[in-house]
Amino acid sequence: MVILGLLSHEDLTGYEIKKRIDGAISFFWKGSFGSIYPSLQAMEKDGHIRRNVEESTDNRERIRYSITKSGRKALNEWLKDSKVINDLKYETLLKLFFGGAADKLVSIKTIENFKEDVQKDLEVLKIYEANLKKVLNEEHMYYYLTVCFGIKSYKAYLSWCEDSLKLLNNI
Amino acid sequence: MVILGLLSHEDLTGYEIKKRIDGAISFFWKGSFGSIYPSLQAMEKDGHIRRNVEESTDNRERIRYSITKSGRKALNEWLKDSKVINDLKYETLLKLFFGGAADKLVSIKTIENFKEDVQKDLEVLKIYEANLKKVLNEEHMYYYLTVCFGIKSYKAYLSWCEDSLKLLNNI
DNA sequence: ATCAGCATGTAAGGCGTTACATGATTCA
DNA sequence: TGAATCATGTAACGCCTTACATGCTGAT
Repeated sequence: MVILGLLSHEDLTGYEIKKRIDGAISFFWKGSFGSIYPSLQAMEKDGHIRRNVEESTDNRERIRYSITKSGRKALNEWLKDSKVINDLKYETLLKLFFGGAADKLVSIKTIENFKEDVQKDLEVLKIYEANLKKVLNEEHMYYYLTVCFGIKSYKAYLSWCEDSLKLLNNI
Repeated sequence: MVILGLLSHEDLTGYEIKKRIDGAISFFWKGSFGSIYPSLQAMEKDGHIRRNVEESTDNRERIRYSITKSGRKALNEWLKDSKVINDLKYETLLKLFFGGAADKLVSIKTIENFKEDVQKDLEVLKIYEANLKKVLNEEHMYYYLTVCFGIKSYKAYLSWCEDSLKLLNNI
C-alpha cells in the first residue's frame, strides 16, 4: 500500500520508491529492496500497477511503474478501511522498564542515548517543516500533517527525557 | 529479553508472562504464546532460566521458570548495550500521508478513529500512573517512567489530533 | 582508477503471528 | 451445562530483512 500510495502521486522506479520511503515516511514506516521489487512484480500481476520500460539515453535498465485504475481503487478501499495497525516497538522503553536489574547509571545512559537520537531526528523534521510551510497548499497538507505528528511527539519525548533524567538523578 | 527481564523480578509461568506482557508493556512491546513457549524452551537449553515443575494441588500442569546467574548476566549485558531498535509502524500516519488520494472526509475519519483509540489508552495509563504514585519507590521507578512516557506522548498525539482536524476542516 | 551512487533482482533465513490441539477448573 | 479462564504447546504460514549477485555511470 505504501508503494501504491507513492505511485498515486507520480510514476516511479523501484529504486526511487526506496528513496521516497527512506525520506519522511521512514519515521513511521520502513521498506527494503527485498520487499519492494517482489511487491512490484506481484502488483503488476494483479493489475494494480503497470510497468513501463524506459528506453534509456544512458545504458541503464530502468523500469518505471504507474498506478492503474484498479490500483487506485485498491488504494482508496484501504484508505477508507478504519482497521489500522499502529505498532510501537521501543527497545529503549523495554530496557528502561527492566532498569532495576542494573545500575542506575545504565538507565541514565539509555535515556541520554535516546535523547540524542530524538534531537537529531527532530532537527531533520524541522527542516522538512520549514520547507513545507513555504509551499503549503492542499496537495502538501497531508505530508505536512505527518511531519507535525513527528515534531509534536519528538518534543514530548524530549520533555520526558528531561523529567526522567531529573527523577533518576535525585534518587 | 522481555522474558528474562520479567523473570528477574519474580518467578513466572509462560501463561503469567503473557499476562504481564499484555499489561503496561503492551504499549511498547508485544508477545504471543507462539513465541513465548518456544523462547522459554530455548533459554532453558541455554541455561539462562531454570524450569520448576510445580506439584499442583489442583490438577493443572504448571511450569514456573526462574532466572539463573547466566540469565542475569545476559540481561545485564543487553541492558548495557547501547544499540537499540526503536521502531514505529503507524498505519494511521501512512493513510494520512496518502490522504490526497481520497476525499478529505476519509482523512478526517482516520484521525478521529485514532483520537478515540488514544483517548482510551490514555485513560488506562492514567490509572496505572495513579496507582504507581501511591507506592513510588526506587523499585517501581522504572515502571513509572515508562508509564509517564506513554502519557506524555499520548497527550501530544491528542493535541496533534485537534490541530490536524482544525486544519483539515478549514481547507 | 576507484568509489559512491544508480538500478534490478534473488535466496536464505529469522522472527513472530494465527490457528489449531488439548484438557483442566471455576463460576454463573 | 456452558462459557470463560487457566495452562501448555505445535505447525503453517507470511512477511520482511540481510546478504548476495550483477553491472552501469559520474565524479574525484
